[in-house]
Amino acid sequence: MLAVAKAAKVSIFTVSAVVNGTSVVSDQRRERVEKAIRAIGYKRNAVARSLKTGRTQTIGVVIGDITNPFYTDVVAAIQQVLYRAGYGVMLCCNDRDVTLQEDHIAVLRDRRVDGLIISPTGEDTHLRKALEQTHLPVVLVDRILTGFDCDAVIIENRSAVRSVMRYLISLGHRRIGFISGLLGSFTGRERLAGYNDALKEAGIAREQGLVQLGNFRSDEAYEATLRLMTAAKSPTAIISSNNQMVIGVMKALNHLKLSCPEDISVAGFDDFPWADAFRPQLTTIAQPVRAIGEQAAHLLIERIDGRAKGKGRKVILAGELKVRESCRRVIPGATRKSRGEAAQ
Amino acid sequence: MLAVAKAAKVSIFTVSAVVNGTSVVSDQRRERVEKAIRAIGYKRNAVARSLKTGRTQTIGVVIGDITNPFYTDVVAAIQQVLYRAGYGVMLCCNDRDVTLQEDHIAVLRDRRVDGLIISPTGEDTHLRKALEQTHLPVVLVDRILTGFDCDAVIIENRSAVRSVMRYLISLGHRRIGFISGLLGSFTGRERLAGYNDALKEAGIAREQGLVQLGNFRSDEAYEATLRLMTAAKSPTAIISSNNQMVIGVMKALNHLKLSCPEDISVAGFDDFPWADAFRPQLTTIAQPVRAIGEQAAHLLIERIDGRAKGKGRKVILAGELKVRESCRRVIPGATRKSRGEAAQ
DNA sequence: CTGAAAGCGCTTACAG
DNA sequence: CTGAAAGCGCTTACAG
Repeated sequence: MLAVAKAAKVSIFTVSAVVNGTSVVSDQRRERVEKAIRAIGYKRNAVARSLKTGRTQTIGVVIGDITNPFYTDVVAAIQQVLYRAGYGVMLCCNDRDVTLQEDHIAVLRDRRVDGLIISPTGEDTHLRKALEQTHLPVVLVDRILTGFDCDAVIIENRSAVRSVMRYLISLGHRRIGFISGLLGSFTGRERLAGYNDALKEAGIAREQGLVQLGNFRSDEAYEATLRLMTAAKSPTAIISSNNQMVIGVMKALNHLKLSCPEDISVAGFDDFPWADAFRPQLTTIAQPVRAIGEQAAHLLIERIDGRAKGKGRKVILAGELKVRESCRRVIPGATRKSRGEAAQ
Repeated sequence: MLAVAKAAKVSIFTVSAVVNGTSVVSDQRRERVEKAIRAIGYKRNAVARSLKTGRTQTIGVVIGDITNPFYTDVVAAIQQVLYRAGYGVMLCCNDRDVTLQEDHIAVLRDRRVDGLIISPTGEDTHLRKALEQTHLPVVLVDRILTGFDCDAVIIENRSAVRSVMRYLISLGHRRIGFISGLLGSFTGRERLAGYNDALKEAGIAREQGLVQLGNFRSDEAYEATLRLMTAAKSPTAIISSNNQMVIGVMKALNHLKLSCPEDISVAGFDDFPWADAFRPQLTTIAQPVRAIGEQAAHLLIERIDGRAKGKGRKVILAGELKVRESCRRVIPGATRKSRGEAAQ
């Protein structure tokens, strides 16, 4: 800027005025400045600007796993809105590692991002402290944090699972296996609660063995499915608590030479582009991923702009059951079509 | 920092020294400083630091589509390496829009990122200029740029496609449909070239109608497959030039009530987690996504550190054919199993 | 081991 | 419409 000012024989103020359009500049001076800018190849320095203005025009986005279509769909929507509003995105993935998550929050805070959108991992207490220390506007995605008041956009996990459950029950299923997510997580607990709700509602007794602990990843779901399907009394249907675990379920089924939906019905949580291209076309609960991302971005921008003040706002969105072909009708009371396992 | 210095009754230099460990500080003063830091809740300001040092410790990563598992797998690997080396990542997605891509490059340059990793979209000339103007170390992923010397990591697209082609030909296929990517792109052209290479090598005549122009997206591939399979002489196998187009292929096949591999063989490019969980388990060319990302990150870091100087280094990785179950053996010369379409 | 001071490249009242 | 100058929060020779 100084160099430009000298070359154009104007003050540094004038250069700033033409670069940013913050002040009226006479045509001749403007032209001199523009020529100097081209000649020198001057490019504004956003770092210096940030130091002065106290704003970086960047938002920190913290997610569990960039490899999971749920997150990437949400992030895509977030970025679109944010970019249009003049923000950049620093993306941090923590692989559901709590320590890494806190690292990232600290780094983002040091870098003076203008706000945080986070889909949190792990226990509330720790995270709450980390978030409080940033003194940054934050919007939570996918879950809320007890004792921490801020904007959030979540979905109705409980009723979503209830709706798949009702669907399966309406197809005659009574023994429904459930592969949970991490029960330390909000979504993990809520989804399991929805399962239990539906059982109660239908007057079906809970059965220990039918609920298998998963970790939202494919490998555990694989093992869980094996356990489920080799047990003495196996289920006629399985619900997976997220998209990645469905992979494990299907692989385990392949391994056992069980086919879906003939031998076993499967329903998932989260939709993804491949879900209705291959077989079986997966019946699943689609989360409104675009809306989640857009809302999160809007909430944050309004906070930063000061258009929104006071108490945290909660946006609660609904999942949508996509009935495809991975669940079949079954005669209530019948056990799974035998495959020579009757001896068990 | 000033506040801390005053509270601890030391100079600002001393505070800097204990925060960064850049200089030895006597124990008592160190303790005074640390106490003051806690009391005040001081957090270092990375923006100010960057202005002074001229380094932001952030890398710009520019990709086409965050929704595509190929990119996300690569980005995941990039981030892991970069994070360990103390860098953050500003991720920019352009949806294969050239203008947006240039916008992003400009923004990243203004923000003074220390380097750029980009998987480029569009024509060379424009992009080359945009990149040159940044005066930043850049590493290209997925393609090279004529006339622009820099580090790059690419894969052998041509021989990769040749290997699927050989495989299909060995299964007896002679009429092989090819759904290309954008021919304006390096990978699009190379993959098509591999197809033609293999045809020539096997002494099979090229046939216009068997090559369909795609755009790397699912929708075009859907249409292309429809055209391919409703033509008078339809192929016995289809190759898709990337992962997303396979979705379109499978959907079109579903629509036509054609099943794979019984009625038609399908092979893809890019592997993804769902490819071997659902049916048909997809035969595809897996790109070494982790290696691509890791190498790209390493190349860039070495450049920034000054450990690497001079001419751009090219890392060329090989794709790997994953034979699964979506291609079947066929009697050479036979046309596709008729489905009452003989009248055509 | 420690401090005073310059300077990174901007923005922005203040004064003209 | 224009400029001189302070200051954002750091780092880092330089001097002691």
